[in-house]
Amino acid sequence: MTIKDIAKKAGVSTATVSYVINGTKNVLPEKRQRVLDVIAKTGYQPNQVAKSLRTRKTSIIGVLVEDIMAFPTSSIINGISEYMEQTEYNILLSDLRMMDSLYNQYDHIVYQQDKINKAITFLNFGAKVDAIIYVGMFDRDISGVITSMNKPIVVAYSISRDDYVCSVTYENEEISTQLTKHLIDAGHKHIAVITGIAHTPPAQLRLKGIQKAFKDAGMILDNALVKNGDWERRTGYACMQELLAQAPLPTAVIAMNDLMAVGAIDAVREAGLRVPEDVSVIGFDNREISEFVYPKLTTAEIDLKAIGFTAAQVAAQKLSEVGEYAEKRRIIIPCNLIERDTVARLSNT
Amino acid sequence: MTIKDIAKKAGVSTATVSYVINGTKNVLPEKRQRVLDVIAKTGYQPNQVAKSLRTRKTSIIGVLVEDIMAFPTSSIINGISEYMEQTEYNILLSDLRMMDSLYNQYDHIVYQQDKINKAITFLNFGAKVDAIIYVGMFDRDISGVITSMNKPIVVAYSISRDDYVCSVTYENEEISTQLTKHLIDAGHKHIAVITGIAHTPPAQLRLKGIQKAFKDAGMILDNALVKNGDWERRTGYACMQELLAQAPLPTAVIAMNDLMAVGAIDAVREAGLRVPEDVSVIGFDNREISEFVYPKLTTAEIDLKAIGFTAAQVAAQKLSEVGEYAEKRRIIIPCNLIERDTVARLSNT
DNA sequence: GTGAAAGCGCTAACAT
DNA sequence: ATGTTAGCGCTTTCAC
Repeated sequence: MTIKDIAKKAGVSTATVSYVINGTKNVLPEKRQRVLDVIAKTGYQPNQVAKSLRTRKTSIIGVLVEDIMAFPTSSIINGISEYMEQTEYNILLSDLRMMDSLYNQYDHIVYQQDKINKAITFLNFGAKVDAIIYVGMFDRDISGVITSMNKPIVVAYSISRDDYVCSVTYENEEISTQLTKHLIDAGHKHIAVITGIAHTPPAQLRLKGIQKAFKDAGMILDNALVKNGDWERRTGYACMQELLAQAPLPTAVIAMNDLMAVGAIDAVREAGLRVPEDVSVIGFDNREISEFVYPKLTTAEIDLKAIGFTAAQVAAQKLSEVGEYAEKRRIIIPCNLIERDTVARLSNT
Repeated sequence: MTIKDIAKKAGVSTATVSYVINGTKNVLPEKRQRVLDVIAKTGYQPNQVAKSLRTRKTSIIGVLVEDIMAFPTSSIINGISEYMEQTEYNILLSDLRMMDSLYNQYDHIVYQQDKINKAITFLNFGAKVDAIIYVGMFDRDISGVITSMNKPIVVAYSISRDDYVCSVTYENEEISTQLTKHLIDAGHKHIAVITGIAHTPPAQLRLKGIQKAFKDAGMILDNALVKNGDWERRTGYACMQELLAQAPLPTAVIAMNDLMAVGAIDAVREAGLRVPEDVSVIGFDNREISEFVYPKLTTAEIDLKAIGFTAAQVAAQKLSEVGEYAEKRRIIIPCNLIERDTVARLSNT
């Protein structure tokens, strides 16, 4: 079933069929209807590959993910796909499967450069995708990782300073201030912090945000109360143990992610204390676990779906060259405080 | 950069270039090398869309997922994508986004029929994918849901009895027997069961497997000890409360999934009892939560990655018409018992 | 062993 | 307003 068949059945030329399908030219209503009827009756679907060859546009977006098993990836794809549903784009999914080799080496992405180059070259020149969305697995700087391209490329969940890419990330600093303020407002004075790997951007930004809240409240963050973790549950546990061994005991602890927060809760429980009655805990990420854990974790939600949706929107707008994001180089999605059950209000303030 | 440019630079015809790229005909070693050199130097990538139009094969597999946010989906895609990496296939991802409308209506898939038809028709006739992998979000029977096709179609994580599709699912019955036997071997005599929605295939199969273990051990499953849940955490909690209110108290409970198992643990804890000392608990699915919960949940792992990998393999073999799966209609991946910390060995046996 | 050329299904310039 | 037709980049038949 090709456009030729439709043309014959409708008694018109292939050009006319093409015109009615694409709305590219005016066609007499009567002919138009005849074509439409034949299409409906036959269930004809234009061959996209022929169309792509001719128009040099495939209507497909290459989605290159660092690892589909990484926690942010599926939600981001979900957002991309929701946007795609409203448009005519499709997703060609390519998975770099970086998890094994990158595990806990948050800045050694360079070792994968070859694989990335190959994937991008294929998407670009082989598959001829119209644009590429690169989905990072950590919030980090990947400048230089993506080679220059003649097509829109947007990176989601990581940032790149290369001038040919647009980054869609989330906001770290303000939300950290807000998290801290939430604790301060609840009457907490001795607030500890369990950081992620200290030199990484999110750890630095979040710390900055936390410090701002202290400053705003005329308080000062005691260095003895900040412990360096590595984003993993185990170090949340270890840091909390250290904290528990010191005086004065913090009444609240901000872990820079949910995993470490859960580890911290484990340590509190093991010490015979209770969350939140004895120690309040706040996490970050709003991972699935944060709602499953007991008590349910108060945390910051990263709106991953919005990151994906926006990234897709940006790609589409760069393609059409219209829209609020068409010229943007950097978009930052705000986070939300999710209040659950791990923060206690201190009565004796 | 097209095949013409390469031909010109190498001083041969486009046919020859095509022959060396695809290995379709013998080419004089000297010419062959010349072509290869030019390709390497220019970084030429054949235009897949032109190739597809000509050969009527796109080398892309349409992966149609019911919902990428559903718990099995990303792991299954991970498996598919791992297989794809070894071959020359690519993934066109299409998300039906069924979660909202299907939530907890485990057998109302029919309402989505229109969307499914559209997606399949597009993949088939529009995008011209070589094969389709349909990834279900629940383990259920979707016979009739997928329209007849002239291309290989394999469904992963659901089963279809339609003779033009191949299903790749996991094993429910034997593993349930094994889970139960694990408890019996540990000395448990009063074993309760919290089922999923009773009329669903996995609930029935798992119950059958559980009963077999009882029979094998010369024991009998007390009907008063089987409570019907609905797969959600909340009913695991409710069922456990009922169980806790009866005599004799079960020493162990098998929940038909991890979510309900976690709910059951909540109820046990709330009743002032301990897991596993007072009540042992076993789940099913090996979801992320099962390792995060305290104590870590003993459960059955569904090898989702293997399901995806196998589904991709099946699709590829149907395409090439060779391989062990080329003629198969049904493939069942075994599950594994994951021993963690929620089963106690009873000393007084 | 190699090349000329037809043709995959579509779009769009051009002619009418 | 509509039809004719060239051509997108590739593969492959057919002739040499």
